[in-house]
Amino acid sequence: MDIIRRNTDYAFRLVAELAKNQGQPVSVRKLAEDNLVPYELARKLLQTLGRAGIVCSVKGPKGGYELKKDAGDISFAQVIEAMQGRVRLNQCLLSSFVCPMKGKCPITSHLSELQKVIDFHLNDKKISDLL
Amino acid sequence: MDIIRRNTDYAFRLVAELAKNQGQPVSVRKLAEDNLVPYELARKLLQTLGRAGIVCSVKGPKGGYELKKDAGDISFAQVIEAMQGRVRLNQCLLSSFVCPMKGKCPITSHLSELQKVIDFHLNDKKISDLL
DNA sequence: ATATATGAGACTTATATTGTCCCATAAAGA
DNA sequence: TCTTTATGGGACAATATAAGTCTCATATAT
Repeated sequence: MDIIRRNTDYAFRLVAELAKNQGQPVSVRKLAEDNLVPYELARKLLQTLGRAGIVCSVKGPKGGYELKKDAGDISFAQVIEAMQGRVRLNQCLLSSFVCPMKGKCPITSHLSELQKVIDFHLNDKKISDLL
Repeated sequence: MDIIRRNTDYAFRLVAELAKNQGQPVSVRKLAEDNLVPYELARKLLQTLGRAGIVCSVKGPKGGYELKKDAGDISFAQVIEAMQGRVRLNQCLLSSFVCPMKGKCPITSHLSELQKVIDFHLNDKKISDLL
């Protein structure tokens, strides 16, 4: 199993393509074809990215999608979070989940450092780095 | 979704418990009860850990499981790999998978550094750190 | 012998992920 | 204004993965 899921990978391709075409909307059909993403799925993924404030759409002929902000202001973490939620080592590290092993769990405390490293790295990388 | 899956978490609990009881086998029944792991599942998980060379078993009454090597020689990475395979950011980073986007994939090369950090961290942590 | 353990594989169930379909809405252009 | 080309969005279907259970076999202490 991959940490970055297939749909998230698709999303990166789509966002990277939009970054290359800043200023002009690109239709889902073209985005999908050029990046080997099933068309109907690409539509859904872009809608999800839209709700996350990463892309926006222009309707009608000559419409399509474009980035909503500068590629330098979109981190890997933002794209990942929009598509699949935050990357976390385990449930105990990042949510209000109350673990039945609380207090005698051997591992969670030993994972928090790695969790921080992952977060830092994903927040640090920007879509502009892909250009 | 968690990077470390539930069964892997269970495995850590079981292995940590065995580390506390070095020298004397502990039965699956006790391991399962004390660590909130379903009994039949615990049996399967321990068998998997056995195949990976992390634990070994003693059959018959007074039998059970014990660590096959020193807790200091068992890394988090080994336990994780035994249970769910290697932790990887995406398919392209750690396998012979031939990606259809090869050559124009925007992201894989930007993830390899983080992959290395994760690998280092998980290899560095040992079961003995849990005691 | 018997009771208590593990070995191993088939099987079922649960859950998550991926992908498709359909109908509605918006806008450009003839 | 009608038609075509777009996206909005929800329901649904298909697939894959993970978790958990069951059954029977084998080993060993007493």
